[in-house]
Amino acid sequence: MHVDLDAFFAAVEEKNHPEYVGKPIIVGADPKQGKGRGVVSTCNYVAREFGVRSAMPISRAWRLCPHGVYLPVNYELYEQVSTRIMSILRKYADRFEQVGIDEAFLEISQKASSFEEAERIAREIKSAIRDSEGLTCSVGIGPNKLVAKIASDYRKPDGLTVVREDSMKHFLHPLSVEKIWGIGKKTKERLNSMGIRTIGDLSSCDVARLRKQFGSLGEEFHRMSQGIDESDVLEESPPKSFSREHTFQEDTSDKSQIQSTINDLCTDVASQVSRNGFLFRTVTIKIRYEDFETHTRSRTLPFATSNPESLKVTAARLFDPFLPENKRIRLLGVRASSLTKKTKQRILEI
DNA sequence: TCTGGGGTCCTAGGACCC
DNA sequence: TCTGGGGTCCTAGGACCC
Repeated sequence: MHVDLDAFFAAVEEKNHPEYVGKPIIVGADPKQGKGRGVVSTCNYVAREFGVRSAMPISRAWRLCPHGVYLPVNYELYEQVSTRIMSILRKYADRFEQVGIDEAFLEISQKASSFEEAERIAREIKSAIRDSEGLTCSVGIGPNKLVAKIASDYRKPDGLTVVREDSMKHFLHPLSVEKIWGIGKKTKERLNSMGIRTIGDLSSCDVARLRKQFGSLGEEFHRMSQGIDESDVLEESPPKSFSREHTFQEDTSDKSQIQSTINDLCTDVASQVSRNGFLFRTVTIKIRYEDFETHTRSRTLPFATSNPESLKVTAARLFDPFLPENKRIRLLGVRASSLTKKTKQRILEI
């Protein structure tokens, strides 16, 4: 089973502000009368009627819907609501896998002996979330994660879609290839140019042709187009990296602003690493110029540390050759990876 | 249209080791 | 003189997800 909370950020805001009900709500960057930088994080269904979508530039949303209610992202609040909902969902699952803040997979093969039983559980989950938080979700039930996820997306909001093994092909074949997890804008375009538009087209395509174009990923696409997915519902796995990045309100070449931003990013990342009890070895910096040209540079240290000074020194060295350009800078980022769990005692190697 | 922020995974090439 | 084969680690970029 896949459970997806409907327009989650916007729905939480709507719940907390009854005066917004019925109005278009757009959660994301500050629109600044159409001059704002950044994107729409989530919008409610009223806003969608105006053509507003997630990930759309906020300036475009402003043009489409100037009278909408624009709100900043209140991540702490959504996190609290999410935590409560996830603990409800967990109770219904043999195994549970949270995906992001607003989605989860539930392995329910033991708790439900049939698809009818699964559907009953889904209805119970939907009313539990409605009763406790006043929010709706869309649920998909299928023979595997792939099909369940596509099914939850099939009817929204407040949907419930059950796809049994015998109707899987019927369900999948007419859908756009983009519905398959891992096929985004670029891959969709490449597939379209090969004459492949629907999942049905993909399934009838020769595997060798897909292999030639996409390598082993092509074989995986072909398997998924048949509804084949062996992946397990996995409980939480440890993080692989911590990062922070910042896009300036206005592109800048001001040295002191750049320096203090790098410093702040490093301080934040180092404290995140420590707070979570990790040490890092690899430092990656990211820089994006005004023309959107983007570079990353990384360096792996011979030792693991959580010292913010080590991060700052390494990051400064990596940034150095990118700073004196005559181009202005749009974004700076810092990432720490190659993480190891900090142990109580570390052995000093001589 | 003018493009956030926090992540994961994959690929390809190169260095290096046995 | 013209160069194997297997493996690991590192780096840069890109696609994708929420």
